[in-house]
Amino acid sequence: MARTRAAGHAAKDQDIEKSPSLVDGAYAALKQAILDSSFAPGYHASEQEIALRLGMSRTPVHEAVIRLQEDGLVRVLSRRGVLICALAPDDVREIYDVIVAIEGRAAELLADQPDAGREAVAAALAAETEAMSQAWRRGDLPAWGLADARFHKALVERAGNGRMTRIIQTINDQSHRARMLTLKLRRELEASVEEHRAIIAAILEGDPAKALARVHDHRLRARDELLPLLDSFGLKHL
Amino acid sequence: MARTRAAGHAAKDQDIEKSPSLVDGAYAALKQAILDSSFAPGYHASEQEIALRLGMSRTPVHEAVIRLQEDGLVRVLSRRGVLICALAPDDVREIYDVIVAIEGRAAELLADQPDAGREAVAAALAAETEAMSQAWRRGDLPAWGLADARFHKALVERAGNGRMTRIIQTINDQSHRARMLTLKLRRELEASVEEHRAIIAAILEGDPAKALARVHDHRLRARDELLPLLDSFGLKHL
DNA sequence: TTATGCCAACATGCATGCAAGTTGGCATAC
DNA sequence: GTATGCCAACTTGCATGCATGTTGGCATAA
Repeated sequence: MARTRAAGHAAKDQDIEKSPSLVDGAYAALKQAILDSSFAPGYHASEQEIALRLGMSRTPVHEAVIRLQEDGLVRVLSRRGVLICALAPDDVREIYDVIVAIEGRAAELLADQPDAGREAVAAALAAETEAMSQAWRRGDLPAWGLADARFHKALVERAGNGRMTRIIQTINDQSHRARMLTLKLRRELEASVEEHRAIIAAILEGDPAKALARVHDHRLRARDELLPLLDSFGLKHL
Repeated sequence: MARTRAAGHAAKDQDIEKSPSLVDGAYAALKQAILDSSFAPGYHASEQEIALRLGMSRTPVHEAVIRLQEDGLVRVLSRRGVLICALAPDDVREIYDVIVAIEGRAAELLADQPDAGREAVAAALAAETEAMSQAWRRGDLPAWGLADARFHKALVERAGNGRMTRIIQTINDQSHRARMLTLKLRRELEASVEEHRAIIAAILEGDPAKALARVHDHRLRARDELLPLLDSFGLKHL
């Protein structure tokens, strides 16, 4: 998903379609497997074995693994196989700071647009927030999680900064398992909806400082609820 | 330079030393060549040729190029060679937003420490700022640039977030050429020193919001001076 | 029982060969 | 002179072989 295109470059130049390569396939398959815990963290795999399982030779697997390492999802131990990365509480702290930084700046940028732009953004974000609210009333946790993800994705993407989008994407992949795990444990779904509305309001008002502050509040509260939860679970890593 | 270690993971786990591989060598050499413009942007190289020049086979070069692509420094055109990425004004805009986001959050974190930590950070930052001031008085532009780089590097590194450090490092690599070019054109060196002092003061006061604001001011002013400069040079890319 | 050391199995690093896609230029037709 | 089409040269994608580093277990000795 969206990982087909190359890295840099602010769009614009003609998108040369990349024919699907085995490397891309391996990258996607491995990432998927890691995200849905088919490869549990701490698992010690070998490129040979992965290659066999995916029906290709070691080369494309090796290259895919390099990319996954760059993404922080695995670690290549020279001549000792690849290790699926676990997430320590300290990683979660780091990840939240990155999110706060990037989403905060995105919110500032969004609140700094002309009226028409702000209204369009606010409408899009409000739609996702409404979906969250409804999912909450239905008690539909997965739907709530998806709508929440869409809200935050839109928040960053609408800022129109490809690098920020990419950073958030990478960070989201890293923290995917944590989100899945904690979705079931969270009590503050209602608070999230309210905070989202506050963010939207600040954007609509065209008040960058307030938008930034509301994003900070939202993410830091969520983090401060999440970390003790992980601790109480005795999870030193996940 | 600090690119030897793997990606993720908040330090802590024992550092298994990686024996230097040809891939690492190729990565470092290529990056260096790109940063100092031995490979000019837009240059169309072939892996074969690079391999020959570095005295190794295509394989390690290919893998190094993958990493450079992940860093946004080159683009691999399938079966048509590798393209050294240029920087468009829009890229510069994106880059500054990322810097503002990350450095801003770093400054907040620094200002949120207990007294001792803040004072240590402030002292370190003040030392670099003093070096800038002296370099300015001597008219020593390169020294000014190095001290400025050290200031901003310390600002982020002292926040103790490996992911933020890595993001800034990547972004710095991407914008290296722009910095080198514009160092000669800048007039506002004195203003930078003053703004650095304001950032330090806010951190020392323990006022996160103010520290964030001062970083914003500093970077956005610099950006707004830089962009017209690039435009007036008629540089559509560099 | 415990400690030591050797070794076979195994993992990746790297080189190289072959397959397939892309390009630029030359020959040809008009 | 201009347009068309074909082909040779070139480039990467991928498979595979060999070299080398790592490991866990078994045999051996204390």
